[in-house]
Amino acid sequence: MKVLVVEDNRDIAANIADYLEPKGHVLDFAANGQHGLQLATNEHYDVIVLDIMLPGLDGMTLCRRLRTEARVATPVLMLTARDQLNDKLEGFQVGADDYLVKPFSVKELEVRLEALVKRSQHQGASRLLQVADLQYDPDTMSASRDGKSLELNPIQRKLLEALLLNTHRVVSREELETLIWGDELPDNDVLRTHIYHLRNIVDKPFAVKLIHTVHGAGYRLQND
Amino acid sequence: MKVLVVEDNRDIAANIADYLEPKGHVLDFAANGQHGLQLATNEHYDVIVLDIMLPGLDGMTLCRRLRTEARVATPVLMLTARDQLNDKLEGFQVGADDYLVKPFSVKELEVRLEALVKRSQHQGASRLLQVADLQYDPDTMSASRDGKSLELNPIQRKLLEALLLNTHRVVSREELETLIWGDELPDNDVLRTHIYHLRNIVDKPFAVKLIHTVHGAGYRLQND
DNA sequence: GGGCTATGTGAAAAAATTGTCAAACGGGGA
DNA sequence: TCCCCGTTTGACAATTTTTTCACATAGCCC
Repeated sequence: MKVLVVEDNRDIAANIADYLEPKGHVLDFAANGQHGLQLATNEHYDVIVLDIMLPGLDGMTLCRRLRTEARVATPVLMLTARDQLNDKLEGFQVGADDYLVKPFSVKELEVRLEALVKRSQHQGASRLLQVADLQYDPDTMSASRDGKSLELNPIQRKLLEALLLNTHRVVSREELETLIWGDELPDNDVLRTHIYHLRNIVDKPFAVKLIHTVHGAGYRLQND
Repeated sequence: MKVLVVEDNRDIAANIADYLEPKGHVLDFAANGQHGLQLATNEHYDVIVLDIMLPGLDGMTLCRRLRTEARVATPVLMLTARDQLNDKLEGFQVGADDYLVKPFSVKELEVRLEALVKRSQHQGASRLLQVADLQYDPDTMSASRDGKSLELNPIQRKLLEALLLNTHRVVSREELETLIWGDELPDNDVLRTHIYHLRNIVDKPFAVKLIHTVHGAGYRLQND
C-alpha cells in the first residue's frame, strides 16, 4: 500500500512510519500543505493521510483543491485534534473519506487505511448477497447455506454471484457464459456441467432447491 | 434516508451522526437493545445500523425478534468487532443484510447503507403485465393466475407475453407466428396447437375465459 | 340447412434441451 | 519434476418441448 502522509508534527509522522513501513507499506511524507498538494497531484498513492492543521496551506483547503482542481480521487483520511471536532463536518463536505481524532492508535489508522484502499479498489463491488438461507460475500468470497460454509471454486463463485445479483430474475446461458469466459465462448456446452457442480454444492445437501432452470431461457435463483 | 442507529458506544454514535446528518440524513438513536427494538417496530426507517454487542438485549436477538416476531423487513447492517467475526455467519442467519467490521470508515458505512436502501426499494420494481387476475413478469418469466403460478414453456411464454402486451387488441396469427418463428414460418398450422395448450393452462382451470378467438382475424385477451 | 373453411382437441412421434457423471486435460505450486 | 485442483470433454440418460397428424367441432355464406 502506497501512502502519502501530510503532517507537520515530526513525532506523529515518525510514529506512523515506524509502524507501517515494517509491514511493507511505502510511505511518502510532506511537512506542509504545498508540498503535500504537489506530491498528491504528481504521484500516485493508494491513500492519503492528511492533518487538518498545517503550516501554509491547511488540510481542508488542500483536500478541496485536490478534488475540485486536480480531480484526484485518491481516498483521504483526515487527522483532527479533539478540539477541532467541528472541522470534521467541513472535512467531509470537502471530500474526505474518513477521519481520526488525535491522539489515535496507529493500529487503528492502519485498519482504516486498509478499509479505504480496499473500498476504492473494489469500487462498485457488491455487498453481501443472499436469498433465503444462502449467502455470498463478494468481499471475502465466502458462501454459506444454513450456516454451513460452502466450498466453491472460481467459476462456481462467479455463477453464484451472478445468480444472486439477479435473484428471481432469469439469467440466460449467454449472460452467464460471457460473464465467465468473456467473448471467447467455449464451443461446447460446459456451462451445463458447471451448473451441475454448483447444484451439488448449493442445493443437493438441502431440502429446498434454490437454483431453478427455466427451460429454453436460463437459470433463476428463487425461494418458493 | 431515515436511519436507526442502535449503538451503546457514544463515540461511534457521534461519529456516525457527525458524518451522516450534515448530508441530510435523519438519524434516530438507541443506546440499548430494548429501546432499539421498540423504535424499530413502532417507527419507520429506511435502514437500521445495529451493533452486535449491546447492553440488555444483544443485536443478534434484537434482529431475530424483529424479523420473526415484529415481521419488520427493514434492512439491517450489523456492526461487529474484529474478534467477533464468527458472529457474522450467525448474524446472517438471523436476518441481517450486511455487516461492517469495527473500526470502519463512516464513508463506507454510508455507501453500504445507500446500497441496502436502494436494493430494498428496488424490490418488485419489475414491469408486470396483467389482465384481470392473470399476470406475467417478463423478468422472472413467471406467470400466475388467481395467485396460483402457471407452468409455461418458451412458446407459451412468448404467446402470453404478446397477448398481454396487446390486451384488448386483436393479435393476428401472422404476428404471433413471426414472433415465435421469425421469418421461416412452419408450413403447417402449429400455432393452433400451441394456443390450445396455452388455454389449457391459462383458461381451462378457471371460470372466466380470457383468451378469445376472433374468427378469421386472430386472438385477443380480454376480461368481460 | 348444406357445404365450406377455420378452429379446437388430443395422442403420439420427433426434436431439442438439460442433467449426469466418469475420465481426460492442463496449469500452477510443492 | 510430479501432483493437485479446477476445468473441460464427451457420451449417455432423463426430461421437456415442439411438431405432426387425424379427427371433431364451430362459424360463416349461400
